[in-house]
Amino acid sequence: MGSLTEENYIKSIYSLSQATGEVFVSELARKLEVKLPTVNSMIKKLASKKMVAYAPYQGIKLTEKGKREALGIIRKHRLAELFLVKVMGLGWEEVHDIAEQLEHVNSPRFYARIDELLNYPGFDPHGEPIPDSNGKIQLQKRTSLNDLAEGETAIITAVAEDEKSFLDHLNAKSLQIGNRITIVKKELFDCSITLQLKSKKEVMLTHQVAERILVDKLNGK
Amino acid sequence: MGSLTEENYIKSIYSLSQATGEVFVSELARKLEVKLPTVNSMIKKLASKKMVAYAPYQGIKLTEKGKREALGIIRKHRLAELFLVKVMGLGWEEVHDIAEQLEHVNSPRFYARIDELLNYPGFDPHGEPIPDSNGKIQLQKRTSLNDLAEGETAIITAVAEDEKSFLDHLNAKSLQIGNRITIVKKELFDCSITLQLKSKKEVMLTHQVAERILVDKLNGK
DNA sequence: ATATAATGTTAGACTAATCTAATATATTAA
DNA sequence: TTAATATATTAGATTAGTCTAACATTATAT
Ligand SMILES: [Mn+2]
Ligand SMILES: [Mn+2]
Ligand SMILES: [Mn+2]
Ligand SMILES: [Mn+2]
Repeated sequence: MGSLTEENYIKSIYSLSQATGEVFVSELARKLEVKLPTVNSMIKKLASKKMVAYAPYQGIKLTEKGKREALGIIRKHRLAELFLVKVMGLGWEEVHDIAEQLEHVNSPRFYARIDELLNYPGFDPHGEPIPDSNGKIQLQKRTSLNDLAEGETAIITAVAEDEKSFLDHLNAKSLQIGNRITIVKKELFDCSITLQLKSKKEVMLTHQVAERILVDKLNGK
Repeated sequence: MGSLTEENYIKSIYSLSQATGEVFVSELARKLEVKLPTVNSMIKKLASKKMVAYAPYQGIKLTEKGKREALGIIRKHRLAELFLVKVMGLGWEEVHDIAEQLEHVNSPRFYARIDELLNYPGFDPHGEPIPDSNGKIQLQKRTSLNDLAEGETAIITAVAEDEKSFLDHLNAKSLQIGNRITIVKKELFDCSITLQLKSKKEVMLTHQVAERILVDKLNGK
């Protein structure tokens, strides 16, 4: 286990690499809100610790060791979030910032107990998979709400964004993980989408919001 | 709120000052396991932040501001310990080290929720008082088990030591907070003490152990 | 009252994590 | 293919927190 700072770098490299496999110094600097030379020197350190593979002007890649470390931190983050919601009764919109701190707590006992109390959960309150103690994660299809056609029905399975303002927005629209929704209308002009909830209530979402809502199609399959 | 390091200094100054009011640089260095000059420079910083009052070669004294800060950290530590025992089902001997980390979590919401779930508790699993959100602590008499005479009966109300090895020892002797005990014998030679538990079982304790067990006399009053 | 011991301070160095300014490399666009 | 742009690296400085070695002050014990 490295320092808190090292852990945050590793975690960010992991999440940025999920799409592309490789991460650039500038991306990481943007994400961590530090300057390029700061990232440059930290990457050298992480490379010397064999957490990342790096050659100047090439991208950054986590080693197996680095990947294991990343998954361990992500596991703690997501277990913490679910615990905060399920056991402590906090809202899904307020747990991310607390989990950012709890993910650095070093206590196998603490996390084993959380895992046990939650009955070895597979997904966090935002629908993200929780790596098991070996770092294994359950794969899931991630279809965006925008990829549904008018008339299609689906279940909301995850959100691709942790930020409080985004989740507050979903709360205001009564959208939650597990909800069944049907596409009523897709606007050509601004790409906004209107849904119908199980309660028959209709809600309108911008493209930007719909994009971050992930669903499992029901009728299409 | 200062850094994690500053918080640990403030907390240690507070606990060392409980007896005497004033704390010496060397005491603090011993407690924090750092060298004298390290403490010296940190004290200067804390003085510049008005957390402590300090003049060279005099003792260190927390200011009101410093005291408030200390009580806030101690509150979080003790709430965390009780939460870990009562809600998460961990043993009183294993929670201190986790609380050392959780006490630095910055989230009023997290701690307000713990407080609420525990129904605004006054004491932690080791019998230490939990400061309320204004820093107010319930006073308690702290009579050592060694101060009882043969034949006297008392309730164990607290332990003056958080360390796992000590609490493991008490677990092995079936001693817990709330237990009613009676002094059966006090040895003159080695100052050891023999108690009888409610179960009629007798247990022998060394002076060193008995000293750290705090009780509330029943018959004497 | 002075020597000795205990305690505290200063000076200077080191590591981790950050920054700015200057420079280098790679990509893209004329 | 050269110029412009984007991206990355190096050099050198800064702050927090720590250290060792040398020196200073206070307390204690002849
Ligand atoms: Mn999160
Ligand atoms: Mn999440
Ligand atoms: Mn404790
Ligand atoms: Mn305690």
